Formats: sequence, C-alpha cells, structure tokens
Amino acid sequence: MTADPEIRMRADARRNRDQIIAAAREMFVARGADAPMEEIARTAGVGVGTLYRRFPDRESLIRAVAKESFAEVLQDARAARAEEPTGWDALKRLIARSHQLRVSFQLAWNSTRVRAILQVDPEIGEIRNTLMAEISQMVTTAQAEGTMRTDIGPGDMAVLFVLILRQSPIADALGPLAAERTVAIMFDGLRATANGGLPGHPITVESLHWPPRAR
Amino acid sequence: MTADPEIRMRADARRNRDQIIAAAREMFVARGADAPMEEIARTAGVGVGTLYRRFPDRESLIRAVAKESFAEVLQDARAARAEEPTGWDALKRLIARSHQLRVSFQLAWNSTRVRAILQVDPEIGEIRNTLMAEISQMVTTAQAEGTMRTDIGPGDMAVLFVLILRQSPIADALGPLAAERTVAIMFDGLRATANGGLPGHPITVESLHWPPRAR
Amino acid sequence: MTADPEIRMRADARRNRDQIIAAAREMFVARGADAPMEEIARTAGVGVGTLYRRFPDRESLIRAVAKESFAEVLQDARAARAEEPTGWDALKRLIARSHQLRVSFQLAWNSTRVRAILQVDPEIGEIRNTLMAEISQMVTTAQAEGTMRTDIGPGDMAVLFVLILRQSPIADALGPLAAERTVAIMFDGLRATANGGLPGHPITVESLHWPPRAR
Amino acid sequence: MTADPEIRMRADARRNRDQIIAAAREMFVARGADAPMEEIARTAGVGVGTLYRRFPDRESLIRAVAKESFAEVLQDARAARAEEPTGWDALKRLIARSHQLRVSFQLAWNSTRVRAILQVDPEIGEIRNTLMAEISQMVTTAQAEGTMRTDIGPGDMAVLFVLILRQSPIADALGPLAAERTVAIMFDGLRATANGGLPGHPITVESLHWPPRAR
DNA sequence: GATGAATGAGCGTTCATTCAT
DNA sequence: TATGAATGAACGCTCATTCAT
Repeated sequence: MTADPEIRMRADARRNRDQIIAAAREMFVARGADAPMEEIARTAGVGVGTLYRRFPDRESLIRAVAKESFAEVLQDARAARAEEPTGWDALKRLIARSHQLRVSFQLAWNSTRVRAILQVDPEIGEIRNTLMAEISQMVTTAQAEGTMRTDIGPGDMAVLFVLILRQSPIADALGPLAAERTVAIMFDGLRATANGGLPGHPITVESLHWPPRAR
Repeated sequence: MTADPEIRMRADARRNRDQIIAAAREMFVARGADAPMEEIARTAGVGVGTLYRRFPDRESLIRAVAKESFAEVLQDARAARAEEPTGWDALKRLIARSHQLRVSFQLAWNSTRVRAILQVDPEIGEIRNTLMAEISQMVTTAQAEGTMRTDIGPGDMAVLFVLILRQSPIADALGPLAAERTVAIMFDGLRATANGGLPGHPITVESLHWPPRAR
Repeated sequence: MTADPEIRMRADARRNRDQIIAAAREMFVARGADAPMEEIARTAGVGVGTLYRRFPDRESLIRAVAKESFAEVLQDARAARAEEPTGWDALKRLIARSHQLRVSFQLAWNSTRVRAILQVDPEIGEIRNTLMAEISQMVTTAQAEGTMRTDIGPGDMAVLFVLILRQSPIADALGPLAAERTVAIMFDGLRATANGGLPGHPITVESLHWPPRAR
Repeated sequence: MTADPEIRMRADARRNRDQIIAAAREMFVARGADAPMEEIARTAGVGVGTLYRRFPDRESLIRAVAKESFAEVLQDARAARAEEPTGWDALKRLIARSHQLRVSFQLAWNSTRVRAILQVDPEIGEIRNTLMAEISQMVTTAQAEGTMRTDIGPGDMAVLFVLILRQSPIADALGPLAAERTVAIMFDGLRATANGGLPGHPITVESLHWPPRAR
C-alpha cells in the first residue's frame, strides 16, 4: 500500500543482483573463474534460473564482477589522489589498499580466457582508461615533486601495479608482512635517487595498447 | 641385430614420455592446469590411453611437468652461481633467464589446487629446497660483497622471484622490455644504498615453511 | 489457483523418480548391477542428468532400488502373517510370492560389491531386521503349531529363503513349475516329522550378524 | 640337449595355459567374470599378449575355465557313483564336495551373459549332458533302492543341485554349517517317505532343453 | 613365441544452459 | 518473475584388444 510495487520489485531485483555479484566474486576468488554457476546461485541465495535471468551466461557475470571491482579501484584511486598530500603518497596508499582490491585483478589476470573476455568489453576498457589516467597523474605529480625517478612512465607503474596485485598466493601464505616488504623494496627502487640505468625508455599509457582490438 | 631391442623400446617410450610432458607443459601454460587430457594427448601425438599409461591421473602429470620445470630452474641457478663473478650478477642472470622458466612457476602458483598438489610431493620439495639453498647463497654472497642491502633475507628474495616469474601476461603483451625494466627497478630497490626502512625483519628460508608437512 | 503448484511439481518429480527406480530395477535384473547408467536413464525416459540429480551416483541408485524392493517383501510378509491361518501357510505364501520379489534378492546377493553397499546402509539394515522378525514369528508359530520341525531356527529359514529367491535363472528357463516343486520339496524337508538328524544347532537371527557393523 | 625343444615348448605352453586358467578361475570368483584381462595375465605371471595368444578373447577364456570346472565335477560324479554303495550316498557326496566345485557353477550361472556363452558351446554341452546322465543314474538307483521319493526326476535333482551350488555368499558368511544344514533339510525333503504332494510331474532331463539351440 | 606399449571406444559423472511450472 | 528440474555435451578414466619389438 505504502510502496509502489514497481519500485519494490526494482529494490528486490537490485538486492538480488548485488547478492549474486558478491557471491560470484567470492566464489571466483575461492575456486577460480569457472566455479559452478549453481553453487554461485546457491551462495547468493537464489535459484540458477534467477542468476541466468540477470546474467545470460558466465561471461556476462564475469564482466559484471570485473566492472564492479575495477570501479572500486578507481574510486580508491580518486580518493587517494584527493586526500593524499603527494603523488608518491597517493601511489603508496593505492597500492597498500590493494589487499582488498587484489581480488579484482586476480580475477582479471589469472586466466587467459578471462583476460580475453575483459579485453574486449568497452565499459571495462573505459574504467581502465580512467584508472590509468589517475595513475598517470600520480606518477607525473610524484616526479614533479622530485621524489620519483623520472626515467619511468605510467606504463611502468601499471606493470608494477599488476605485479603487486598478483602476488597473493605466496603473500597469503606468509601473512601481510611479506607483501608490505615487497612493496617497500619496490618503492625504494622507484626513488629519484635511482634515476638512470633502466633499459629502453619509459612505458607510456599508449604503449599498453589496452583498448579492445576489433574482432 | 645391431640395436638392442630393449634399449630401442625404452628409447621409444622415453621419446613418448617426453613428448607428453612437453605437450602438457605447453597446454598447461596456454589453457591452465585443467586443459583436457585428450587434447594434451593429441598434441603429444598419442592416444589418451598412452597418456594414462604413463601418468595414471592428472595429478601425476602435473607433478611430472612441475618436476621437470623446477629441475631446469635449479640447473640454471647452479650454472649462474658457478659462472657469474658476483652474487648480484648471479641473481640478475637467474631472474633474467626466467623468461623461459616462468612456465614452471605459472604452473606452480596459479591454481590453488595445483599448489596443494605440489606442496606435498617430496621430490618437488627437495628440488625446491635445493633451489632455495642456491638462492640463499647468492643473497648472502651479494650482501657480503656489499652490493645488496642487508635488511632482506633469502625469503624476501624468493617472494620477489615468484613475483617476477608471475608477471607474464602483461609482460607478454608488452614484449620483453617491460619485464626487464621491472626487474631493473626492483634490483635498484635491493641495492645496499637503500638499507633500512623496511617493515618487520628479513624473511628467512625457514619462515617460508615450504617443506611438505608430514602426513 | 485450484491446484497447489508445489504439489504438482512434486508429483512430476515423484513420477520421474519412480520411473527411474523401475527402470533401474529392471535393468539391474536383466544386465547386472553395473548396467550403463545412460541406458537406465533412457529406459526411464529421462536424460542422464536427471538420473544423476536424483541419485548422485550408482551406489545411491542401488540403495534406492534395494530399499524399495525390501520394503515390498516386508509388506508381503506382514500381509502373509496377518491373513494366513497358520505360520506354515504364511511362510509358504511368502515364498510363493517371491517370484516377483526375487528381484530384490538377486540385486542384493549376486554381487560382492552390492552386498557391501547394502550391508552398511542403516535404513536397509532396519528393513532387513524387521523382515527377519516377521519370519522369526512365522517359524516360531509354525513350530508351536506342530507342523514345522523344531531343530531349525529362523536363521535356517533365512538361508533357505535366500536360496529359493536366488534360483531364478534356471527356474526362469523351466517355467514356474520347477520353482514350485523345489519349494514343495524343501517344505517337505521342513516338516515336524523330519525332526532330528541335522548337523550343528538351529541358526539364530543373531548369528546372521547382519546389522551393519559400526564404522 | 636332452629334451626335444618342441616338447619343451609344449610343456612350457601347457604350463602357461594352466596358470592362466587357474588365475582366471580365481579372478572370476573373486571379482566376477569381467575381471580385467590385464590383471588375470599378471596373476598368471604372463603378459597380456600371451593371454590373448592362448585365448583370443574373453569369451574363449570363460569357456576354457568353465570346461575345466565342469570336467572336474563330472570326474567327481563318476568317482562318487563308483565308490559309494548307494545312489543316495553318491548324490550326498557329490553335493557335499560342491564346496570346492561351486566355483564352476557360480561362474556358470551368476551372469546372464556368461550363461549365454556357455549355453551355446557344444563341448560344454556335452560335458553337461554326461554329467546329467551320471546324476540321472544316481537318482534312478536311489529310487530303485527305495530311499528317494519317486515323484521327482533327474531334472528336479539338477534344479536342486544348482540351487545348493549357488548358495555361496550367505553360506560363506555363516561358515560351512549353514550349507550343510540346508543340504540336510533338502535331502530330508527328498526321502521316499515324503512321496506325493508335489505339483506337476517329475522333471525329465529332456525338459531341461539345455542342448545349445542353433543360432 | 612372449612381451607390454598403444589405441580408442565406452562408461561415469559434472555442469552450463534451457524451460516448464 | 523466481525456481529448480531436465537436458545433453564434454571430459576423466578404464580396459579390451592389437601390434611393434
């Protein structure tokens, strides 16, 4: 009586969708991107039918999870840049947060098939580009501030980022300290005092040629 | 009459076995550790039955591939330590070679299930321990030589190693340069001049608690 | 609106389940307990998937068929005891009915593996125990009535029972008469007039030690 | 030098053949008539190839085992008739021996497929016929002696025989006593004092219509 | 002749996806 | 619209049989 049934339904649907994505994310991390759909549905507390109504196939579910995850990273990046005093600090914070965010990247990078799926999704491509723009800003700023070596580019940073984000298994086994130390060592390698001695030239955003290649 | 038939047969069997392992390695890298057995067999140019005669189940095939791969890394490590003038150089060379060797680690570390399998194989455990001893030596030597920071331990090195070895996908997309730059940055972070500022304490070999726990 | 959809669905599922069990029973008798699951499914008019949804593996299907069959025997035994004037008649009737019931026992006793499966199922154990209690009653009554020899126990009766129930193949070839004659001969051997001359002592229910041993 | 190689070979071959049949018999009893050929070969201490050279397929192996077993029963029957004073005693002895001989019949009667195979083998048919003749003789003699009821025929005896021979599983579980008691009860039912009261008429050898039907 | 390696058909089982309710 | 039952394709693995040595 009080609530519009249309709205009610939307709310329900929304809740359903969120539960499914949450369950899928959990499941993907725990058992890989090929976790049984039925189990994902059960974890989400819905029937398979419902899952398939929202996400017509596995790919679309993967895309949805990835989108959500990337968006969170992007949000974090923005917050970091807005709230941290220096580019260096922003980068450190962003990467430190990664403990929770790693999930997204594990999903994204651990399987060739998943990588292929995400590579061609335009929405994800856009989020990724925006994220890269944020990171570029941080790098440029840190370099302008004189703390970061100038012979690296945002592309290098991206590579390092992914590297760190993928370290999970061994880090998990050893506890968070190992991960922290690794990050610290890497940042020591990024200091301005280390300038020079790198092979090739800074990796630009463009050379990552991430945008979806036409099929 | 000229050739010993016993040897001949063994030779054939050996060749077959090698082809299977090679095919499996290739397949595992390309499509994950759960690539269809049938396709592995086909790639190796044998029937499934033959594959299963040599390796009674998937696990044993995975173990065989891993053993072979780890053994290659170990060989490389030994050669590096024997032939390079300094510990630092040995480490750099070992990691530089990793382009081919990454395979081993991708197989080893990308899937929880595979990790569990390899964790309990005593032979693999032994190879791993020997390899760690080699790396420990390099680290100690490099530190004694004054080139490597002294606030890291062989365990830290192992973590970095795995990190680098796992970077494949993006590095593959960007070509070898990206990987080389990353390694260079990391080594810059490892220089003695960077001493201090790491959280916690050096990670020892023991704290990796890798050796298979008794059953 | 008129019909409860919940019940409707159950009815369908129930029908399906029954068809599968019927098909399996038929198949098990005709081709042994290792008849192809696919063929069982086809005979039941369902896909393999459906079969596996109801019965997660062959064992559970075997158990279900056995349960159903034993339950029918038990029902028959109860009816026999309730409706026949004497214990002797009840036993004769029960064994005479066995033409249809043999199935249960063929399934139960012809394969070592199946026997092992049924031995440890508590539900089946319970049905079996109840059935034995019925038979014991009949034997005791018949002996009290003075028609059955007193040097046999319910365990002997069970052994004879199984014997008769297993006679199928040759009996089938010869038609029902052969079976009837065999039963008649055996019952002649069970008459009170034959008392004495048996080796050992009456076999009790307990000595059958059928109840599943605890794990 | 001393031995003719031809003969030597024959002896070897013979030994091989016997070992295979013995292994097969054992295996068939323990694991059914579909025990893996390879395992039979291993048990016999030969390679599969050798097994297949002697017995081109499973059927022919089954036939060979059955032949051997039936022949032993026949021998036993002849000995019983020759050595026992009465037909009744001969029958009892023959059936008492059955503990070892059951094997043959288990193999013969427990599987539809095996039954079909044996049904059409002329050699086995002949052994069976001879065996039936022996049993007929015993029955006729026992009836002439006045100990066995006259309203049964050799066919009835054959049915009872098979019945007893098939009782194994439960008898095995209960020890030999259960089997002995069952036999005793049955023989009590066969005594001349029980004459009359059987449905139908004596089952003749002919009505068993065992001879292989043409295909 | 003996051996055991190779083959591939066949069965058990799982799971993505569809569809009746 | 949500549910979960049904389907069948696909893959792991076994084993009968063949064949090179």
